[in-house]
Amino acid sequence: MNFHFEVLKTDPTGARLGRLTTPHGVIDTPAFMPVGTAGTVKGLTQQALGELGVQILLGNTYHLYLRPGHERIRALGGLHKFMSWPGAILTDSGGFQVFSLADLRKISDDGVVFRSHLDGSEHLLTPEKSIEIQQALGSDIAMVFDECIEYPADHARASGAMKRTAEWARRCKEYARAQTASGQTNAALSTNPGQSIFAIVQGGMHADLRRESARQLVDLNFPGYAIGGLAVGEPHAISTEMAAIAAEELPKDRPRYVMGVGLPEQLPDYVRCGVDMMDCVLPTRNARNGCLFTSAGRVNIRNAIYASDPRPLDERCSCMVCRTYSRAYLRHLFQANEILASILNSHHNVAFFLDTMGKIRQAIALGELAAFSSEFQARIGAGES
RNA sequence: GGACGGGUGGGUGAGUGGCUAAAACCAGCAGACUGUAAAUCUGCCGCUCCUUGCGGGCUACGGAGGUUCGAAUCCUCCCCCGUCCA
Repeated sequence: MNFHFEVLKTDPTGARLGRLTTPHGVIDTPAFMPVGTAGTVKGLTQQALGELGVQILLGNTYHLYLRPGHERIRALGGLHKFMSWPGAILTDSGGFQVFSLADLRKISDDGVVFRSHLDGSEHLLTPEKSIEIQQALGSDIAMVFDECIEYPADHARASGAMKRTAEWARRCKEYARAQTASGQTNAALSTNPGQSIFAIVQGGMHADLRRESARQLVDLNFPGYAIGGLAVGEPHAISTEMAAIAAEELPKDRPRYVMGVGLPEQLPDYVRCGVDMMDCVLPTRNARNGCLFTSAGRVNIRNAIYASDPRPLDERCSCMVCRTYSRAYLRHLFQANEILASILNSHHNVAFFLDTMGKIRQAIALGELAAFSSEFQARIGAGES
């Protein structure tokens, strides 16, 4: 299977129903991608991910490069084989670590010098190095190395990062092209010859820069485009505004991916911007911190009111956790610091995000996305459980 | 019967004259978490009053007295607990 994207339906809101084909399977879009930074979606086995219907998940260049090392993963046949995951994988480039490890790095036009968060050692990540690592990992979709900036960032700063991101995107694409043309066998370069590379729109919260960024990247002709640098502290309305502006500039026949979003109630908003893919650590991280997403809003399972509550976590959820366990039990596990708390909470939260995306797809198919969104968001926003 | 050691807020446990409503940790209560340096982080955690403030009052370091301007801290007696010796 080679990379292929097909828009099956576009509804009046701009939302798209689609189908993304990768070397490791077909992905129904709009899709939610659980984050598995270090070769694991924390708290969930690959078998569980499969049973939950996960079609694509994320891995991280920076983390896997540091540990266990991309050459080791290459030698073991690539990330799919290494982690025994038959589905699709998208790898982030390390660009987000430019943002999240701000205290541990130095940026130049060449690339970024990181001090490892594991042992303090220095490492240079460049666009070329990032692609080299992602080729070794053999993800189905690699991301260009980008500069993700903080919020707020003034026009000059956002512009600088946007230009650097465009230049780095060009270098990523050129590196991959040169590798392919080099005559070396594919296996020596990449554990996944069918890998595609997506570019990343930046530009901070400045509409003109978002448009300019998108146009620059479209000129470079990538098979898919991400919109990055969102959900970094700005109001949600600004976030969707930026996503919509960028999406307008992107080709209709290529997948659009908003990186790092979002809350369940925010997902329909991005979809209505014409976004096809999203990822977020919220379901797994919050699960480990006792914050559970339900059809009636967020539940902090630590709260004393659940101590004797025999009801399932979410009466409208049909996941294994909600079919099997009570709130009282989930609270007990969390309070007792039991490993199973993280496992069950993660299972439910990921199931809830996937289920939400499934409902969104169904609503698009039925032409009812607007109605679904307002009902869904009102119910979740009520926060009653 | 004797010799030591010890009794501190829900727990463990610092503190040996004022900066102490009393460290720290745990437990408890609540909040946060958006391309994962996160099974993490933050706040509260004696009672009470109000014009909610680096605010007032009360109670508190086994018990009762005492010394002192001032005591969880020093003295006396008593009550418990532990170890050892008879």
